[in-house]
Amino acid sequence: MSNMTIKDIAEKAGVSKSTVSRVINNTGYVSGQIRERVNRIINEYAYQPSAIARGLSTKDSCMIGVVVPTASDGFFGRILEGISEVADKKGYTVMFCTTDNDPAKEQRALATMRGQRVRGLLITPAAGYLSTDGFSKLRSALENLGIPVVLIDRAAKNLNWDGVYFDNFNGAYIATENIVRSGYKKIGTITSDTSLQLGSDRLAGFRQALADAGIREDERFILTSNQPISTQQAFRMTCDWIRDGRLPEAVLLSNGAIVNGFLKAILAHGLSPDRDVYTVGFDYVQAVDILNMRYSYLSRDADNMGRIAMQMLLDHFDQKIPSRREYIVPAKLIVRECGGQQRQ
Amino acid sequence: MSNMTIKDIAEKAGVSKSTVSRVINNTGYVSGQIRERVNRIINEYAYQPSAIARGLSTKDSCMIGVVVPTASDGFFGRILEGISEVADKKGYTVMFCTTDNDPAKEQRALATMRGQRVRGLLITPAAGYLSTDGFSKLRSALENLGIPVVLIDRAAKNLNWDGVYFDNFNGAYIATENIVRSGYKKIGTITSDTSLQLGSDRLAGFRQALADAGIREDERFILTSNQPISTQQAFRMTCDWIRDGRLPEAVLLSNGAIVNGFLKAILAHGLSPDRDVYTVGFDYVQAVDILNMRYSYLSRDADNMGRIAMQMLLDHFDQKIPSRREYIVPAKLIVRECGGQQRQ
DNA sequence: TTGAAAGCGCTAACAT
DNA sequence: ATGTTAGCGCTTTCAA
Repeated sequence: MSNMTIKDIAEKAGVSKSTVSRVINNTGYVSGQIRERVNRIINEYAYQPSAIARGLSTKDSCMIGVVVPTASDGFFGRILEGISEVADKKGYTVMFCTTDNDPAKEQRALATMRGQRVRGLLITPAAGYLSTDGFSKLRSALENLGIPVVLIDRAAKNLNWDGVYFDNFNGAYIATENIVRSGYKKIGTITSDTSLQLGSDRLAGFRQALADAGIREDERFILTSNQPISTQQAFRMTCDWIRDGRLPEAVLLSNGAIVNGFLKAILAHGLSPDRDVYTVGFDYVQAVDILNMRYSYLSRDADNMGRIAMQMLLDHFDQKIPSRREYIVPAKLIVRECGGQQRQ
Repeated sequence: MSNMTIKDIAEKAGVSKSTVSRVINNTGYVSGQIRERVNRIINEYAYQPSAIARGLSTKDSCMIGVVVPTASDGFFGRILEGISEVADKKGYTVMFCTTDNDPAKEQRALATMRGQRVRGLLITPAAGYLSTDGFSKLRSALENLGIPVVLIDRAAKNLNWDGVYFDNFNGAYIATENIVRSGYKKIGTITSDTSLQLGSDRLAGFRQALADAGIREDERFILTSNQPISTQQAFRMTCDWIRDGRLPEAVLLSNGAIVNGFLKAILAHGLSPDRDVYTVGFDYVQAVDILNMRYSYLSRDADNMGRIAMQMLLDHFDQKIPSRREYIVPAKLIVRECGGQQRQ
């Protein structure tokens, strides 16, 4: 038989459904003898209780929802990995949806999650919410869920839910500080997504560090966009810097794609990524290992962010105290000297 | 009220549950007037039917299961992305589990999927199944599911399910052929995971192409492992080649990690990735763009593999004919000349 | 220690 | 065109 029910098992074992239910869930009293008999039947027929029926009955789906912009991006993939790891361990199964950074798809994803009666939600909001009113739709959709929500990576103003974020401001700050202390004066940056909290924080951290060091900003060294900046665009921007003869002595680059474009331009002009410029960026990129070059970076341990987020959700399930916590993953600068050891 | 039920809506609208059900599902007859009234109530209370209850009743969960080794790997992330895309579009929601290439975790994942009564399963088997008997456990677990299954990327002998695979043999073959035609004689390879079908196919394709070209194999140029080869290991292997003065004129590298290690070694020895060796590999790696180097590669369009796999599942749902199809994604070699255009 | 019965929120005959 | 009823496969009182 393809899918046995609890009733089938009960009959084969000559007991009632309740009894079978008890042995399955290890609840209530049931004699050792019967327990054994039932278990034998269960194994014999490889019976697997329907989580759906159980969910309907207990009003607990034991599912959690994960809504992220994309899975193909390494960062979110690793977050998903971390979430999945602790969810599995705790007996929750994860429902997965992708938004493509599209608010409309996000709304649909949330409706799906609501329909599935997930017990909690982990979400990285679709981009572009800093000012628009699409943002208030997210807020009310989240509120309508009526379940614990943990935001991941992208904070949105006035969104009063738990969250785990990277400390972007301080990350940019200590990175810039490191540059300053290394003795550089002509310091530049290419920072993208300034329309996201994440982006504006990075830019702000950079500026604050310069200010605190008493270094006057040179606007020609500060390239920003409120949109994502592609590798290709970063390449061009850097080429312009070089062509105009004003490549900064050191740069802070706000993500891996930008680092790649920057390095491409450096190499294309026959410059040395070790001697001609000091590169500091957000996120590790494979190329620096291959080039065996000097590179300092802020590593956003994504797996761990996922694990922490899931853990926060679990905490919510346990103590039903409605809390409002933010976990800010502390920024740590990893300094990779020229010829430094390989990141495994 | 947090979660309304169909009964609540029915009462507010002054109709029966059946009627509400009819308007929700757009089935059967219902007068325009009543339909409108019900819809008003539904919207007013933002009622979202329970997919769980519906699933129980219709015996269709509208869920599909995805079981992959990891999400943090870019390849599987993109596969997941592709799956997710068409699943969303067709109204299926995806349950996600990770196996970490561990057969035990895989078994647990399958049990979970069975419990959730997913309608179909997309799976990349945990590694190491070519010979072991853990393999037969997979087979029976899959059979016990009693639902359509589509294998992704990793074929396993005697596993009689639909599948979408990359044409690894021909990929390696045409890649090697390309090398031969380019006039190289001393041709080497670093091939990992030969214990997987995927790995042994790549090695076989390489050998066949050499044989067909009448080039005798030089075993010193052929480095293989039945395990994954890390970037670090590939680096060492290449260093050994160089140190011993027998770096091949051209190489076929079986994945991105190996390419990275190889390039690192080339650069570390002051060699030119353009002039001193012709590199051909499986998968694109970012570094070749940065280095703006000559590189030919077999691109395994992962998003598309995911989409195709999901589509095969859907086909199964429609025509309940138990078929057995294999979709072999044709291999295509992308030749990237030195200074070639950037892959966007 | 076990069983009977009601109910979870929906759908789907079957009546009307 | 709409309502009634009987499940779907479980859990959980409540009795026995």
